[in-house]
Amino acid sequence: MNSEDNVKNPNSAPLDESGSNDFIRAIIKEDLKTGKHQTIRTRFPPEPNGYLHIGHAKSICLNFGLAQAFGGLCNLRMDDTNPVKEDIEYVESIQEDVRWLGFSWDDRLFYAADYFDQMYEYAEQLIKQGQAYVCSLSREDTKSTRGTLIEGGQESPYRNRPIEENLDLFRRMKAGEFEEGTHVLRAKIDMNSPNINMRDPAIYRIRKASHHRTGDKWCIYPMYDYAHCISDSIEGITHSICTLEFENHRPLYDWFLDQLHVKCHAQQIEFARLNVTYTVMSKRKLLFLVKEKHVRGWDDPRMPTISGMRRRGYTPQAIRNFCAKIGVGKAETTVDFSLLEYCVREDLEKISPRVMAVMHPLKVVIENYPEGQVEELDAPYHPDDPSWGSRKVPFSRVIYIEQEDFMENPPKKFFRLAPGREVRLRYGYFIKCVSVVKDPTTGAIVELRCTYDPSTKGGNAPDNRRVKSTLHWVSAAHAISAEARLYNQLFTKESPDEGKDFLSFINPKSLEVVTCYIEPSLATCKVGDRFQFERIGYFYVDLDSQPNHLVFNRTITLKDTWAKIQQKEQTAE
RNA sequence: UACCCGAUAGUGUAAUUGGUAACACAACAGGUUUUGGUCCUGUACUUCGAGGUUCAAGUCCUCGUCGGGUAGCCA
Repeated sequence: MNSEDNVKNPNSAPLDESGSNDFIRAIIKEDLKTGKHQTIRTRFPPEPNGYLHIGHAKSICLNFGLAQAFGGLCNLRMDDTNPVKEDIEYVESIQEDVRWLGFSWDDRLFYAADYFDQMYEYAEQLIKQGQAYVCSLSREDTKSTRGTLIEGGQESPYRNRPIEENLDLFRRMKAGEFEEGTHVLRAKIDMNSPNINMRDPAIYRIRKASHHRTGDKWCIYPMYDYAHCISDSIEGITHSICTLEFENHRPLYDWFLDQLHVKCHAQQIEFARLNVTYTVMSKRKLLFLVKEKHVRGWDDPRMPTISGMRRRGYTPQAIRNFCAKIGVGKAETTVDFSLLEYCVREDLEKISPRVMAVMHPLKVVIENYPEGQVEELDAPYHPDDPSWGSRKVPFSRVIYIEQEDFMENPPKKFFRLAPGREVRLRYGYFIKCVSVVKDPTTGAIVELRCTYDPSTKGGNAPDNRRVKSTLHWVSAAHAISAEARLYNQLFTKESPDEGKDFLSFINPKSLEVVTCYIEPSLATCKVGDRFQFERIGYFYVDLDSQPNHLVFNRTITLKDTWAKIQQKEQTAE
């Protein structure tokens, strides 16, 4: 749309300012431009039969984002037409997750179940129009007469039942006179259609199950294809956005609404669902991981669920940025997990105060530091922004550093501490390693003996001599011990969905629990706080934390150039 | 073997709708740095194939190739 159009039509909906220009936005822009719609209405319609995951986040950001961008509205709708699979637990978690992601449906929380009366009326209308009939074939016979992908089906012997008989039977289905599986209401379309969805699909089936919302009012429940288009129509949806597997269902979506002569008939638009490397996305597989206790629950930080990512410490902003970056298309694709990681780091980098903690402690005794002496060193919360303020960090004779920051026989590219080498302690002093203490039986390094240079307090040498690295540390006498949960990929294979047994690709090292030492300033931190532990990663205070037992989830590591160098050297050998 | 859909750097997505193929991530190289972080600079790598229309094709047409979806009384 050019500026001239804006001048001509100053009251048109605001233009999309998200910067993206995918095929769905193109359709909407065109619809607004041609006047097909004055405003748009979308909806996010999950079935409450599981927890939302990152793939749903894509759909949420799309539907709510579109509404925002074009000045329309987006509804939240529970697509709850199958009581045997659905549960109130999921209804609640879905709302929590959408809200947390940063989207608001105001008073527009809807349930397909709330439209059951209208749907029933419409069904009688179809029967009266001669476009639906009660079929009394068994499940098996229905299947065997449907035909195959390459051959048409056969018409049901019940297909030409008189309208009055259909009406009577359907009403008695509703009244609960028949057992499950004995009858079904079918649309009368075309048993020879090349599109199997059009071969007299079921509209209503008998389910003597109580529904989380309508209780025992109904014993017949509408099928998805029938319920979804009607729900959209009732809510005034203009663009009904769904995933690719519903493409073949679109003719049926349109057929129902055409036969029912409804006023509102949305355009169904399909987009490719999200896949991400090193994870699985199907609700069935996620449910399996939970049920078989491969993870601790739906909100286990290793899960790609929204609740899992939340608990891990991902931010809503990071997930929204990710969804904006991956775009929308019709090609089935798999996004690199590293893009998600990038978005998480990008946001966390901006909002996390820096503090110090040691995951795998190595004791260091500073021989020339006076016994009993303690200094409070000033340490800023952000290296480049003084407005974040600072805190005091105690320094004393015995400290802990990270085990991997010392090597007895360092390779050329190792810049950290080694025998005879001098390094800087962050915001502290320069120290030099003078000897290594080993366990006499195992030979393991248990302690380092170092000396410090008192003139380097704060981290600078008066003679301007340089060190090759800066280490994080905590004072042994002042550190608080805490639990750290170090997460890695749940799967070792880039595409765990490939092949039959995705469980065989579960990463046995997806969680490492350690007792770490954190600086004393962290004593007062609260559940939900975020920090960058310098040189390690971003951490999130888990809800398992107790006053005397803090638990930190490692949200994500910092980018680790050294690890990359090591890997390269190893593979080169 | 029926119908539907898709294919642009390694990955994902753009290209004023027929007019110089680009952005982000990843990779690689360098610079800055009291985080091997951040930040900055640079390098390498792209239109599935064959025809056709056109002054001009990633874009339009034809035929292929490859990939995905579809035979629930699931959604």
